[in-house]
Amino acid sequence: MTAFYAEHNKAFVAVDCIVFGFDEKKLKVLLGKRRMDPGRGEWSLYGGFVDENESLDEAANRVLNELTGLKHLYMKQVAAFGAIDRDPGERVISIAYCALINVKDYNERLLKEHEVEWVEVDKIPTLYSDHNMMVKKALTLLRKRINSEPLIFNLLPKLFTLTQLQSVYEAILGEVIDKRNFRKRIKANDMIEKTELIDKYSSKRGAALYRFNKKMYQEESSFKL
Amino acid sequence: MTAFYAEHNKAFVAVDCIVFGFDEKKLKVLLGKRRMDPGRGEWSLYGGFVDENESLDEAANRVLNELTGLKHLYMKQVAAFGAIDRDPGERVISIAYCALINVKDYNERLLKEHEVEWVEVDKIPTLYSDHNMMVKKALTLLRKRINSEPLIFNLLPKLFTLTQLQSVYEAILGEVIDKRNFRKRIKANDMIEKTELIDKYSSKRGAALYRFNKKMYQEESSFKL
DNA sequence: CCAAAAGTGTTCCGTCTACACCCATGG
DNA sequence: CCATGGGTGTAGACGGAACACTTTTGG
Repeated sequence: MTAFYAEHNKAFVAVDCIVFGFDEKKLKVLLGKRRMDPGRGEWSLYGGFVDENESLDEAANRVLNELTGLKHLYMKQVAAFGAIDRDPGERVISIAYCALINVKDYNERLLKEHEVEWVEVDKIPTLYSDHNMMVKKALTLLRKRINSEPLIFNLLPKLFTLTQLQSVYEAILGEVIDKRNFRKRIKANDMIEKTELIDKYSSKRGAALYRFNKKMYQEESSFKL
Repeated sequence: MTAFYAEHNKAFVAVDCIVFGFDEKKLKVLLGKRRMDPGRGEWSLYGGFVDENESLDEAANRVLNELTGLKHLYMKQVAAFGAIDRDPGERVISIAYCALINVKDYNERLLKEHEVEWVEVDKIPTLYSDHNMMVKKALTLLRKRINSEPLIFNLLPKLFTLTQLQSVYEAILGEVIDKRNFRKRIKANDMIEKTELIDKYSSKRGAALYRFNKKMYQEESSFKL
């Protein structure tokens, strides 16, 4: 079915990470300037090569951990990119991975060390190679999945107010939605539980804190926002 | 951001094709027995290595053309597979591609030459390596997209009856649906046009033939079944 | 006392679903 | 003349969208 190995060429295989975070009511992506050739100085996603003793997913996890200091992040493969000249130096196939993190969890020292910063999704500059396409595709996927997968909670602390949840939702979709309708939908979802705790930072009156019941999701395994 | 090339390993990069067709009221996949080691004799998808002078998409198109003799097929990337030992011989990263073809268009001689055959999607045997995962993922994608992308027409001739269209739809989703409701939805879709032609093969009375207006889709670029 | 965010229901409209019978024709 | 697949409408249920005012309290 497939021809023999020896007749064929090998290529470098890399992963590139689109790391989304939510802060100041905006959806943001981690971007940095390349510190190596080719493309030194250009804005770029953070990535790395896939090692011989790790799978693609493991490589993406390792690279994300290097970058953020965090483990067990929400992470999904976006797509493989393999245009012939996507890397000007060598033939490199890159697998794009999308990750969602709670900005408050990040290790600020590591971000400085890696010279990356949070950039609002609608202020993304021209990026190295095909990285703009990667971000675009990741964002499209995110928008498609937000209503049927509980991914939104990865962008928030464990306890959150409904106003925060709605802000994230609006930031991802890029449109404002009705508060009463949104809350009606939340109430219809068993997995989003009201706690007895009150958040006093965001308002004078105080807002109820909610949490996502992950165990209930693992049992039901269907989610609807 | 990324380390230097020389410190890293290269891998073989391949494409594997999940080719769907529709025949005898069933959704089918092209499968064959591997004619090479490792895995000789095991059921497998058809695939090939990515050459140094072609992109991933080009490689998938070339491999599909080798297999079917057809060009410009509907084709979408499914995902990249990169478990360490997914190929027992060498480190091989494989990008799975899903294609949809009209079974009547195929070149039967080529299929025999490649020793592949059409297998019903719910009778798929255990396949080589991670190929069962590839098929499963492709099928999941197909089901998700069928209502928002005009992909179903790729499984039918240019002219088709509504009963045929409904059969394909049911075969993909794996459930029977109501004829009147289905036809109501079709009528609500401008891009599916009734022609003056009558098909006399499928029934004594004869059934109106319809076609999909591709140009209208390219202008509107939103599709709803 | 007032600014700022939290919280709360109802009505309307369009969409989806369930459901059964007549039609045309070739053999 | 009858078996086979083609073709058609309506009523009820349901879900999504629009819409505005009251509450609480820190400063």
